[in-house]
Amino acid sequence: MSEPRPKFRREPATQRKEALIQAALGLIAEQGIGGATVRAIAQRADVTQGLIRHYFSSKEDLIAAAYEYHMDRMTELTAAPVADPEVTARQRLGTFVAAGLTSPVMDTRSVTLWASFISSLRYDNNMRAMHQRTYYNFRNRLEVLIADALAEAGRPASEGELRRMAIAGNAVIDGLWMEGGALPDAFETGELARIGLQSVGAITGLELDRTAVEQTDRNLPTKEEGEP
Amino acid sequence: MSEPRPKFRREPATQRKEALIQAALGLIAEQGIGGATVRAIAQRADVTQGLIRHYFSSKEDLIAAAYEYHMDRMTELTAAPVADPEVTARQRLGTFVAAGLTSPVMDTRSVTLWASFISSLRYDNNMRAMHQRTYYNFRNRLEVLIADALAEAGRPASEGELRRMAIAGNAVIDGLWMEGGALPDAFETGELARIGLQSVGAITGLELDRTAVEQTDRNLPTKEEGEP
DNA sequence: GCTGTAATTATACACTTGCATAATTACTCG
DNA sequence: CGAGTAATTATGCAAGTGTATAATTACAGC
Repeated sequence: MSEPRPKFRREPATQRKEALIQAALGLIAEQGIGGATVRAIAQRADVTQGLIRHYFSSKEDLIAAAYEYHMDRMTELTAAPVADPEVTARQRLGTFVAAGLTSPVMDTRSVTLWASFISSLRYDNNMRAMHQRTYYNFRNRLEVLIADALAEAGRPASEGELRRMAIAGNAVIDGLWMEGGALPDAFETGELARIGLQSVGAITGLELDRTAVEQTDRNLPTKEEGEP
Repeated sequence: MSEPRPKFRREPATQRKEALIQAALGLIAEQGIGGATVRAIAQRADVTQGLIRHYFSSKEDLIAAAYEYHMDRMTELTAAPVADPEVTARQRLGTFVAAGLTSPVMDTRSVTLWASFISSLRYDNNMRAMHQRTYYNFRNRLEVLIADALAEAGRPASEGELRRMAIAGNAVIDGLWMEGGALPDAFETGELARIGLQSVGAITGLELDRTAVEQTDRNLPTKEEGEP
């Protein structure tokens, strides 16, 4: 009668793993960590639940992999626009700051995801180790950019000063990123990126305002709203 | 024979509610949102699970109440040391910043709790409304302090500038607070408070360094560790 | 084409979840 | 002291949880 259509397809391991990770991330973002049940993840990845255990030793394992995936992708997205070596060190720093405070890095989904993972730091050593890694990865990149920009301006900074500036700059970016993701309607388009540039500028003593906003200011939803 | 010892005690409603909230907060902090089951909460509050439904219309309701409780208590703890009107506006600002970056406001438990709640912003309107309220509550307090300090220094700022400074200052505090709570061993005692003062100082153009650290520098665990 | 093997599905299980409902019990007020 | 009432406990339930195990089935290599 009808040709015997295969009931399922065998996919390469990396592809299946990624599909499962994406499904988990989507569910966590939309419904919180509690929404990411094995059955829901499997359904969203178009697969039966048994397969999860075939690729990950446990559900916890899958969640950890998803966290790593998400965080690495975010630092990568922030750092990518900085690749161009033709450009001033000051401009590279500005681009980095602005990229971290603009879509797609700064959005509700990313912030929600990140918060879900942070909340497990207290009781999950694996997650804590991963957080530490991704945190230093981001901060060290920022520190290098600051060091270069300061050297370029003829005012090289000491190790301690660099550390302090990197910690503070990272905090501003993180804080603004969170606020923008948590309350997307509370700020005008590009406002947080501008504030980020001014603030990191003030902290480092560099003029960053007019370096990079224009390049990354597009593709944010156009919303403005006064606060109560 | 033995005197008939009562099998339970009737407690005032507010007390029982608070006990349940505390139990929920403890569980969320220690085991994440998933650890806060009705049974676990009840057990921790020395009560049977039915009582939860007697005081809260649902578990979700209790969790929301716990969030409100926690956030209000944290802003209160940050704002309390500022009450003294004898003191310079600049000093009050410094005290505020330092208090938010010192124990007990800045600690792993608080950060973990906060993250658990933030992660539900995407799908829970109630939580989102509450987050908005607590966010503006904190930021507006900061804005007033900045405005006063600037006026005192003879450099009053425009509405727009104040808004920007408050957003940025709030971001620094939040960002440092988070980092300190997430990786408590990565910073020296008082380091983050110092960085916070310098940063908010740089953002507002005020000298805050030597204003308030000494007063709030105590009671942090003494740990230092270099980063990888 | 056949076959071995690993990917995938199917099924089952023991346990936990939030909530509803009924049965107790402590305390208040007369 | 005796009853009424609301706080509290006790019990039950249907649905959902993660995981283990067995049964299928697609596909690569001969």
